[in-house]
Amino acid sequence: MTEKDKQTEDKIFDAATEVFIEKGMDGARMQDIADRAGMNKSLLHYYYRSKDRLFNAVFEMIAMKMLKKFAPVFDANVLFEDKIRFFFREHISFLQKNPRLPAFLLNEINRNPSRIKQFMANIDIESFWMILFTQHKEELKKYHITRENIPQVMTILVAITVFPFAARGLLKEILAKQNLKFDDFLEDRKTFAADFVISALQNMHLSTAEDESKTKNHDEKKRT
Amino acid sequence: MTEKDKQTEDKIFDAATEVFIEKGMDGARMQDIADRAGMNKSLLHYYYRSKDRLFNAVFEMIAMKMLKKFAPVFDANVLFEDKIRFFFREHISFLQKNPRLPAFLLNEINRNPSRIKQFMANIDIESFWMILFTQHKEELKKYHITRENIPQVMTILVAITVFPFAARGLLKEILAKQNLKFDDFLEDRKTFAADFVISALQNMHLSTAEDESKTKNHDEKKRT
DNA sequence: GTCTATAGAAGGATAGAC
DNA sequence: GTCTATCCTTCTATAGAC
Repeated sequence: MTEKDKQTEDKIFDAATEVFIEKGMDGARMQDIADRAGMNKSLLHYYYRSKDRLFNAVFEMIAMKMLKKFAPVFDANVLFEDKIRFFFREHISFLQKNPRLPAFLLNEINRNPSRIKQFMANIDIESFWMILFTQHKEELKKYHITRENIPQVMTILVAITVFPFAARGLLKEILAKQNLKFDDFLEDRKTFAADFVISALQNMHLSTAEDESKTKNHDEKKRT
Repeated sequence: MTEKDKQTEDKIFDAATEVFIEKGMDGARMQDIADRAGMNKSLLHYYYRSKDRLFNAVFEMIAMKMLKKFAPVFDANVLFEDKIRFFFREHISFLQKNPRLPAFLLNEINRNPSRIKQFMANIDIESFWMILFTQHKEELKKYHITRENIPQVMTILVAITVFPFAARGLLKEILAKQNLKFDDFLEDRKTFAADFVISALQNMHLSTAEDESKTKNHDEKKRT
């Protein structure tokens, strides 16, 4: 009965997803997964052969889920600035529903870099840049976004949304000391982050130009 | 011989630090640590009683090391803007020398939040804000930094420096596809990040005011 | 203080009955 | 396809000799 097969296999997969996210590959126990799925340990091996294969299945699903959440942001035919607002709103909302994904992924990637290597092999970053540059040629010029600094900019965008989740335990603690709630912080962040980034991009030329003349006792500029 | 004691204990501690950072608490093996320290496994227990205690010693040292790197940034008596530049330069330089610390700390904090709770118990965030607000009263007003948004701003600063290291494995892979080197990326980031943040802070009022009038088809504003 | 030897428990994996 | 029983390895931890 393929029907029943699928049911059991899915139950295992779901339970494994929960346990792996919670404890990581090294911390997770096959027994924990079996318990959570409400079945015998040996069934996990029957369906997935080994802990490693089961983990890989879970990891790949989660990595794909995250990746897919990034893509549609840059599909819609709207102003670049609106895309930025859209990105922060949608991505933080997604992570609010899946708060442990960032920490899980980052940890497992660092623990075993080869996993991400084979995953990234299928992903075409270059064409992503190309689409962006053709769709928003004029706007990107206005914002001083170039082929050279786009990794810096993109890494800032992702860092701003992902880091609070990766550092969730720590940040919660710090906020609590100020009588602030993590969830309120995130709600604020959806608009604050967008305003912050747009402001930076719109005025970076001002900042650096202004800086040159304004700071006299400022000898930290790059000496070439 | 207390001299010899200290020597052995330190050797264990150093080896444990390396192994724990590399493999994490769950992935690390006492045998690995003993091997790296060049001694017998039972000596680890003689000096540290258990794996858990050994890990706690290492964790606390590393957490303290990170924390201490944040503090002096806000000590010097210079312009707030220069502090931001100083922060990015110094902090990224520190992490270049210790690239695995962020991932290690973030992972272990999420894996066992109680650890950071007891660590944070001794840290006085409130007085840190107070010092900042008295030292830079006028500047903070100019930059529109308030008691309300300072967690947002600080989290952006830290995210920008820490995230690339937490996501090192992934970022290296992405950069490699563009024929870019992680280390060059970091060198650029020291100044780029500072320019970016200063630009954002200087002009956030512009961005949001401008935004109101400029975007007509922009119905995503917070509806209250 | 350092080593050898080993206890004791836990975990991944498989064989075999149903 | 699912369960019980068990193998085999690995790991933390300790006992005891030197």
